[in-house]
Amino acid sequence: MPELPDVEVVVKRIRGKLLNRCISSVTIFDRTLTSESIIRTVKGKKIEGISRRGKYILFLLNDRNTLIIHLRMTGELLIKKPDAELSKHTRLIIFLDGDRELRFVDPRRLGKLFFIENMDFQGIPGLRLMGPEPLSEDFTLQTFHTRLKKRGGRIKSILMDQHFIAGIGNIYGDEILFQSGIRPSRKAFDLSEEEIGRLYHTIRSVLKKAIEHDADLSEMKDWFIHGRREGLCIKCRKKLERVMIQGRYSYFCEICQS
DNA sequence: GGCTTTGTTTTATA
DNA sequence: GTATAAAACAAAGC
Repeated sequence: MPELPDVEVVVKRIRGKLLNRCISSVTIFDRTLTSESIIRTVKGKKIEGISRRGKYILFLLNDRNTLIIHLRMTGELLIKKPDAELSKHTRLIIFLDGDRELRFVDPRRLGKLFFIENMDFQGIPGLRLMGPEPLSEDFTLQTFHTRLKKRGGRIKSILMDQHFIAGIGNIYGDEILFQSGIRPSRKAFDLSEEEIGRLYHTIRSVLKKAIEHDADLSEMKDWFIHGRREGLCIKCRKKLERVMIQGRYSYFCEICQS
């Protein structure tokens, strides 16, 4: 579930609590996550920066090495006191100085942990070819337009393509297309100038607004995504349509999206 | 056992 | 190498 806004909110929430803290030790509950040698390397290092790239969370350490976490579907990062109750789905605990610990909880165990040396982000396939950050300044209407015109696939597919644009998944993809009035199955090269402009601005406004609301669905009741499962369109009350794109379901309104 | 959920990777095809 | 779609993968709930 965590897409760009959700991950951004996680990063903002934990940043102040982790910055400039030292890792005193690490306990692994899930051996598939990482290795003993990485744990040894990380031990004693200071967390000097926490940032986000797409849906990846990056912990920059003081030796220029970086720990990277991807939450995938059910991953969560929690900061707890050592005596706090331990969830049975806890996969990893990073103990910090100052009586706090960072817990990686992930019921379905789909989350990933990476470790890279000397800022070598090229080593991770998902990061190497990742597209522009939609909320950054170098994501301009001009470049968006040019790159979109080269693509022949369905627009929903392209929005979810991390190589084209970073951080959008199924839920925000649907929301962006709904608020843009564009159907998910539309071919990219068929979009008009006006539609591309609308789409560009909606990508930014939807993601920005979601972050402002802490990506909390209960805070966004006026949004389409909230009741979209086989539900009714919030604008025209017609039953929503469902179509399979890229192996997952897209929901849209026949009336409000063309 | 199949269907569903997710993001990413892999494979096949053009 | 690029673009695309489909399938596979991870794990778990129903």
